[in-house]
Amino acid sequence: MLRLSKLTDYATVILSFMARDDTQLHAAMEIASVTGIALPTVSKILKLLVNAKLLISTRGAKGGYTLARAPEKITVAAVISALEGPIALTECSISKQGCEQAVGCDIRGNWSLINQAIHNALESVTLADMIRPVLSQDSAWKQEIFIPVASLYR
Amino acid sequence: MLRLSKLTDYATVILSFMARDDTQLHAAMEIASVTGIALPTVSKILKLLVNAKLLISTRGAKGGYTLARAPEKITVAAVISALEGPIALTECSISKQGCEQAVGCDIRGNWSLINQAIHNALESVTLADMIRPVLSQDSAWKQEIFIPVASLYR
DNA sequence: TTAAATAGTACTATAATGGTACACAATTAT
DNA sequence: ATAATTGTGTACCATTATAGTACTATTTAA
Repeated sequence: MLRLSKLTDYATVILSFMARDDTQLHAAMEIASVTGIALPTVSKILKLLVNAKLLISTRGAKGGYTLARAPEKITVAAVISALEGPIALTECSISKQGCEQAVGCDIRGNWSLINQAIHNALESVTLADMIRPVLSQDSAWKQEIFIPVASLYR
Repeated sequence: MLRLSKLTDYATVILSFMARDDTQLHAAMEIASVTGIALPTVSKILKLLVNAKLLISTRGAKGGYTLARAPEKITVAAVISALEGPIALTECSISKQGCEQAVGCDIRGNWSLINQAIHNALESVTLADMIRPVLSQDSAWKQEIFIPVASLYR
């Protein structure tokens, strides 16, 4: 199913809430009650996002979290990486180890191209895009994004 | 990590072996010994691929498996779907259920666009592409494939 | 009729995931 | 100062998914 973990899903929900609401600081508890996600889980996610430099935390009373940069500067790829580590479909694409199949390893190069393509797709979507209303068919400035899956030369 | 299951990985190895070798019929045991994947596991995968109509099986002595169509006609997307079900990053993109977050559900439409983009990327790569040697920089007929992530209008 | 092969079902061990709890650190307000 | 509030870090547990195995039934060629 090419699954994304629930935590990652939650993360996008949390981040888009924060992107939508200007109030600079959001406490974990506030986020939990707004999104309906359990507080401990929210905290866990927020911590990961801070580590990944996507959020900035302020401790103490009146503390909370803010976006580290403008929503336009936060990509979906970055969010996924923050929660799940490097984006790659196959083990081989990360560690050069373990690629010990008798045949088949000639495929790896091509997998990495596919990975790249997907990464680009994810890189090209930002938080700002996510919080836009869905697809107005007004295509004045509809502009394709080029993903070179094409390096797989067909 | 946007993980693909090992079985799916194995499946691509198996399929590309079959695509590379013309011998029409391949017994499960042959495939197992060539690829180094345990026989029961190979069988399991082959069965799934047959169900998905990617392979044709012949039973009885001298039986075995063949590709159901030319390698050019078998997409990576189809392989993934066969092993893991529909390609979708979030639960919501499949079942319309369970999308009960207080906020955040306005994102779903945009997720489905991303899903679509990735699906297209996967759809555009075939078995024939996978078994090609990796990336000759000869770009004579290098030809980009357009993926409308752009519907996310930036 | 027998041997060789796939088909199907059920089962088990391991690992990943999601979620929780609790002690600690920092900051603000009183 | 002290208490209240809020984030940090670590450790833990339950559930689920995954990978792999075993066994039996079915089909077909020789």
